[in-house]
Amino acid sequence: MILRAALNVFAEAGFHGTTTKALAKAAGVSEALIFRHFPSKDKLYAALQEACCEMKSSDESERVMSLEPSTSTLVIMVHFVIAKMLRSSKETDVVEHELYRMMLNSFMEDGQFARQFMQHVADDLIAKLEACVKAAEKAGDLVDSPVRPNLRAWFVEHLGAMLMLNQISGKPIVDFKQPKAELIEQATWFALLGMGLKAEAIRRYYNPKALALLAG
Amino acid sequence: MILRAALNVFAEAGFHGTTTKALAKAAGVSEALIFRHFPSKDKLYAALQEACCEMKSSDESERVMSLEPSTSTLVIMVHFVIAKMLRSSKETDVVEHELYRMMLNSFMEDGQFARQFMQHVADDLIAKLEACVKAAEKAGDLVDSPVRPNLRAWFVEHLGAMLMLNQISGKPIVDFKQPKAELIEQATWFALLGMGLKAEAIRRYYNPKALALLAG
DNA sequence: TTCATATGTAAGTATATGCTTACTTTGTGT
DNA sequence: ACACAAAGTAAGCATATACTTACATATGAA
Repeated sequence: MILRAALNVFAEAGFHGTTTKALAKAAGVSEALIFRHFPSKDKLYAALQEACCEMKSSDESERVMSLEPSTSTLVIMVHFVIAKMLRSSKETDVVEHELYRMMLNSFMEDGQFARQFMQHVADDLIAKLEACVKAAEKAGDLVDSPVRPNLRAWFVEHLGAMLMLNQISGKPIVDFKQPKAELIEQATWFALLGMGLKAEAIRRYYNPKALALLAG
Repeated sequence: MILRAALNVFAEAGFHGTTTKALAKAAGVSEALIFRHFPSKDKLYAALQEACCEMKSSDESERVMSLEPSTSTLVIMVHFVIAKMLRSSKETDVVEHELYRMMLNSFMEDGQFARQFMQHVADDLIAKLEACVKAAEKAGDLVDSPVRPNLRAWFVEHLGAMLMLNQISGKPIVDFKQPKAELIEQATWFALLGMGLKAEAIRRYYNPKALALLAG
């Protein structure tokens, strides 16, 4: 499919860095065919972005999202979000990696695509995290913090996103000099503390090794 | 100066989105003159990146960086970092805004420029934040957390960076539905908690309104 | 003055790029 | 078998783009 190949090229080189010739070559077709399917390069790009918004989330995500809101779920989800972002690379999941690059491209443009895409994240992940924060609060696992629950969720997502961006170019921008598994664990700790979870509760609920196996 | 004008254009449109004609127009000179000063568009871009790396930090930064490491300094610095990133926009400080866009562009390329630039951040800001974490630890203001001090510092920087990226396109990607001052306050709370600062210590040391006045 | 050099430009050139045209091949219903 | 639309391409077109050339003007030292 032309769109699939276009994702490759646009994600790698951005809109202006991509030639219609490159698109044709990547798709294994002639340039003319591309213009038979799409009226222009711009429209193809727009169609690609739209297609990206339709994409389904993984089974793993679905499983995590189906858990009941609770302190334990909060811990699992935060670990999951961070691990997903930090493990993302061209090798682990090409499409996801390309999606992230499309997002980054959108940041440099008008942000429209990123905004639309993040709407899904807000509706699913953030809403769920927010519910978990409230559940944890009821369970008495949180310290007193003035930060709104949905902002706590966004801040975790933001941290994960930046950790991902840090390595999106292939070679990390900042080298944390830490094995990836430990980085995930430390970032998760930071995020959970930031959300207001008591250290004692984190120690009680957070078992990174078990979660790593579960996600395997 | 040609480089100053080039920063404008490259930051806005990226390398491939920028034509030599646009560079000439922005600098108010002929295209030919640009090629008299720089052998090629690539070299001009490289020269620009190098010039960006030489740029001095603001007075405000210097003042904050000169404080003694302590819990109080930690609080001030974290607020300062977040506020600086969140307040950054084309209106508040054009050059800084353009620098951020150059960084973001680098993320999409090989990351070389971003890596070099972040080296400064690591040597100054992160080192100082790390020292503050250790001072706060000695003062008994931290809860027990397994996260390495320099990672705590980087995570704060990352959160701030992502909050900035969220609005780099002009219109925010995620709308937090919160006045900017409150957002800064809430993000600072999150960051300080994430670093392991006790809620009680934050309440003791953190006075966002005073800090906002101080920063002007 | 005069020569040399720095600073600048108008008008190109060769190539790349987005897109079109005119044509061929392939599959499908009757 | 035949008509006919869908799927595909080679070759080309107009323009944009990175870069050059050949020339003009200002500045300053001898």
